[in-house]
Amino acid sequence: MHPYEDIRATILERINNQTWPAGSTLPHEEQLAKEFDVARGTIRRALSSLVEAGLIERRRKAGTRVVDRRSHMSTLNIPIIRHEIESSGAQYGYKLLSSDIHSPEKDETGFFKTASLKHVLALHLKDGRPFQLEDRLINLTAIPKARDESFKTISPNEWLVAQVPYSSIRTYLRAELASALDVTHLKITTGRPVFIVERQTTLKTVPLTRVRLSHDAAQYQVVTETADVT
Amino acid sequence: MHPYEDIRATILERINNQTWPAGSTLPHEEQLAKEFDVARGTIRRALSSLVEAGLIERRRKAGTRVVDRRSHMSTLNIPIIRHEIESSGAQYGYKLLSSDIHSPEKDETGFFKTASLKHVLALHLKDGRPFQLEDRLINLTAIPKARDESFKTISPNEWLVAQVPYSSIRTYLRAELASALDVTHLKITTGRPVFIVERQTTLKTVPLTRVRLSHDAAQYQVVTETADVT
DNA sequence: AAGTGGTCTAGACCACCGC
DNA sequence: CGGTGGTCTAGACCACTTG
Repeated sequence: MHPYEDIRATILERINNQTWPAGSTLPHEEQLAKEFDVARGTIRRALSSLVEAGLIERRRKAGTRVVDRRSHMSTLNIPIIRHEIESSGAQYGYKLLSSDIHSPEKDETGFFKTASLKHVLALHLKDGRPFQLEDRLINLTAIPKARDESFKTISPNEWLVAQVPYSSIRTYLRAELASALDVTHLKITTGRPVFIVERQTTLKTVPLTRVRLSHDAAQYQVVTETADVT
Repeated sequence: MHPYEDIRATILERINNQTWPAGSTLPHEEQLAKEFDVARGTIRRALSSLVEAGLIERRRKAGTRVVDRRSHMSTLNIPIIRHEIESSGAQYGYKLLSSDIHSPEKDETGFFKTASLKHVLALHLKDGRPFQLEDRLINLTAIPKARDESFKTISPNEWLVAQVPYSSIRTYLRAELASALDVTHLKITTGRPVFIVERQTTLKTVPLTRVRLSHDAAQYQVVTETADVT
């Protein structure tokens, strides 16, 4: 239908059938424009789409090369837990466990260099049963509003997403044995695995918040899909 | 420097400082073009960038709206394990454990509907120690070449990535207790957690391969970062 | 130095979809 | 129906980076 989609499909086909094998160089934009009889901008549109998909790389003067596919890129989406639970048709519940103000020494990972921190522990429930334990530190220097928020009715996660702009988030995903806190609050037995999502949120080099979200491994997994390039 | 970057930054600023709060509608492209005194195409470039970043949504006639940020999107990149190990400066090792041809009944998840399958079990080592256990099923109907490949010197993972084009990959990340196979081959003790990466690879609705990659949780985690929108 | 991709313009027409 | 974003053109100039 749209020229650039056909062109992208054709180029993809040539990559897949080894007409342009991994590592090889594609013709210039102008050559492609002539071949497909379209404007250069239309070729750029198609190639940009393939760059996003991670299939080709482009550098000035060097040209356009087919990437040697060595890894699988996909888009990871970790929603606010309330939305995830509600969209599954289950009932969401929330309980604040504790909330205190600490000095920086509480931050063992060195993410916060110097700041007064708020430490919040909260539980998210699915159909009345514990589902996610949220263990969070908030930089009060950067987010002073958080000092006066009790988090009794809204979770820190949701409050922060609504209130605070961020510029980058680093996420760690890992497996652990349930900690004492996990066992107590997630109501699982000692020796069970938990799935951990840890996030560090930053606004232009200023650390805003760090959170450890733990889940019973039997009830939680993360799913992600590559964009279907066709 | 480049107009579209400045424009994107300005718009981002207005979103962050609530000039255009979540849910509100931005001016049309032509209005913005007039305000910033650039061509409409330049405005489109800036807005497209924000769409990719997940900050705004656009629909014909409805206009451009600020997204109510309810989740964090990031790009997940799971490399071939050999490259990951080698780039960390460690030495990579590989060992084939078993390779057989099975009937479909081996596929308990129903990913492969009907096909003759090759089942391969292999171990990836880091500095001589077990690091990743690869448990893979390959659709021989779709990838007949795999029937004659012994996988004695190259891992199925790497062979497939080099040989087979795919169109989509679904990835599951989860925590489990080590299975008997995990305990035996990863040389961990019973009752330890493992981190599982499971992938289902498809070419235009045809299932190609499914793999379960297990790792000692103490040695493996996944890291991902959002694109830094500034 | 020169060739390549990157940005921008000023226009045209189209397609979707909300009113 | 009409207003919005989506696509496309034919040009121009620029900036990077490799040989």
